[in-house]
Amino acid sequence: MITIKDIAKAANVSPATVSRVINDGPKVGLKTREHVKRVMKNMGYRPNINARALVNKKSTSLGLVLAELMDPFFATYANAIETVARESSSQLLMSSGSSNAKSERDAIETLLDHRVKAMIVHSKFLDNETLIDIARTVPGFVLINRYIEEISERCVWLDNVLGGYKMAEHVVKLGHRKIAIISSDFDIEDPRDRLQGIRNYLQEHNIPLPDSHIAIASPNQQGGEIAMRELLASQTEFTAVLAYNDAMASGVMNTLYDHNMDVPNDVSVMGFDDVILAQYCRPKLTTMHYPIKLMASTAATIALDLAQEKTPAENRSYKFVPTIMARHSTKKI
Amino acid sequence: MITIKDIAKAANVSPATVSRVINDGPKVGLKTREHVKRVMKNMGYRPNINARALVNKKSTSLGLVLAELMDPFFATYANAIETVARESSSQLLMSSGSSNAKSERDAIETLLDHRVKAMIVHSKFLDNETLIDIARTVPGFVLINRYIEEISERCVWLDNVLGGYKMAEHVVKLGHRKIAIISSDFDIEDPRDRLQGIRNYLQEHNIPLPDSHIAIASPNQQGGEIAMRELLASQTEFTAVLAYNDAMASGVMNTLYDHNMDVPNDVSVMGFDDVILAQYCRPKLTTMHYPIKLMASTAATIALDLAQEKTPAENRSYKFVPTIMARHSTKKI
DNA sequence: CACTGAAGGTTAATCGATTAAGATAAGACA
DNA sequence: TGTCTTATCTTAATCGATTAACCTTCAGTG
Repeated sequence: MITIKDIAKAANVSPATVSRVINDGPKVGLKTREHVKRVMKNMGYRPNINARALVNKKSTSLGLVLAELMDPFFATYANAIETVARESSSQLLMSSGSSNAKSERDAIETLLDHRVKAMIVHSKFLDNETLIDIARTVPGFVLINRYIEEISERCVWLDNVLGGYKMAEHVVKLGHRKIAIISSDFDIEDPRDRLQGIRNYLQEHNIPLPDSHIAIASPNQQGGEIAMRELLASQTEFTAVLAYNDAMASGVMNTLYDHNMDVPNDVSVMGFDDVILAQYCRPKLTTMHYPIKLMASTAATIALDLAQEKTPAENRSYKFVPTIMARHSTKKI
Repeated sequence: MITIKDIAKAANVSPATVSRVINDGPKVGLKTREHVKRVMKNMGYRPNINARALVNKKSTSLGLVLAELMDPFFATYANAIETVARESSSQLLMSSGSSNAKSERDAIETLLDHRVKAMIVHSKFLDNETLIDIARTVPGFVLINRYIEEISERCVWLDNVLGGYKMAEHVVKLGHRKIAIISSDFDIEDPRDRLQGIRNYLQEHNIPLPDSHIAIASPNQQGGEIAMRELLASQTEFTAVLAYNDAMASGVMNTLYDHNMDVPNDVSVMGFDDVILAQYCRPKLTTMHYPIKLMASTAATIALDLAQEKTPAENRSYKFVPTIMARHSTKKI
């Protein structure tokens, strides 16, 4: 491997000068600069990233902690963040598969070990204090899908309450009054928030939502099937089903078909997230569009900015709102 | 940050000794070893990865180059590889989004800059020579989804010809004789190989496959819809459709429904890959199971082994074969 | 008792960059 | 002409680990 000294020797200057040329530093004359550049190109010089990171106490890579890469939802995140990273020529250091507080912590610590210059974290298990602590020591620390007031300027999150509200609004405006809910048994805030939003809207419009109309299961297709079967078994009456996410909605539709009910003619079904699956369903799923890409690139950009010590916009918060993506699984009653 | 010198001072030994304790090196007595370990734990020491990588000329991370993270196919890869990486406590350095020879090359070079200890690459654009060259300089270099004879012991690949063969066999054994093919317009070997496999089987059994029965489009759902519409428009007769992948198969089914044809009663449809989508389709898709997870962890393991200079099993090749995943989109005629 | 050799440590060089501090030369100005 | 700037470079210290080479002990041996 060719080092900065080799270049220095070949160009008849000192290593310091070469370093300054590389980093567009001062104290180098135009001729020398050009000359050194030429030599570097000729010899195919590539700086040793580790040596650099050592003296700068900071690597050039961007850390990412996600729950589950196989989930298309997170894959979209990773993809968008990778794009921003590449544009700013930083590499992505990834840690997926965090499924509890310990593994989340480990993932973050490893990234700290690597002295990543910025870090985007999806954390559902660590408590606020821990995260606030980390934020204090890592300038480029950003949270996605979570809001913590004390570090609001580092949070990129979705208004799930509003999402639930809009879902309810959509089906109610289509004339539905008997509404069933399929929620997630995952113990995080999202399902609670969405449900709260739904409740808010229905209450405002005096539409009842008895507990018997709410079924809970794991947030995947199978969960959707199971939950729907429960509702049918208890002879619950409904003309619209609001599912926690698209996968569950897809399961709901399967079960409805199996019971000879047509979507959307007999029952309207709504999902949430608008992952690619929503377009692959039949009928194509009406769902809440989750602006994942936008949020991801926002997060990456903020993280990179913060890392450069650009003081964060005071008290700014990066709240995003979901929008209705009307397709073919909902219909006027 | 706490360094090895701090530990040395606190433990009343030299940095060299501390280093030996960290790396389980020789020349340290049991008492000293335990003592130093205790001090390290107490002070919460974490080694500086960059300093390490600098002197060892090798980082502890594992590089991964993929085409497209949003594709569930690749997401599965990334996920499985990340799992193996974590088990061997190496971090994943990712580069996705390579869509041509230059970006592939760039991605690889960046990983080289980071001195990754091993590297798993999905490359469809770089030519054999380039890849062989890289393999020569990087011990832990492994290719997935590609076979190059000269470096066969670093290739983890799927027998696509056999895959096509088995697809044809499956529908023919179900009684189908009029078979249509939906292939991909992507200029890589996979579609050619699969088609060749299909041809081989049909020829062996004297079943004709006129060109008019082959439609080509982009390898996604929309492509499947378009290709299927073409076949229908030209009044091609068929009772079974073999699609290049699951996404195309899903598109095929959509178009068939739109034309009031039932799957599998009127037409049998087969996909390839067995991505999660295949289970979300309705009817659930009969497809060729691509052992992605297995292949990914194999690749990661080999890469890590090779990186440790374990001499590769001579002439060993890591060929995998796809298997039939019979679900509900195919039926006896 | 002097000598050998292993066991257990230490010292100091090294990896490849960055950068503060010092050196030199060229031009400006009185 | 002598002095002061300024611009341009060089020297050498530094980041935090690893490791070859060297230095002590001390038990064992003839």
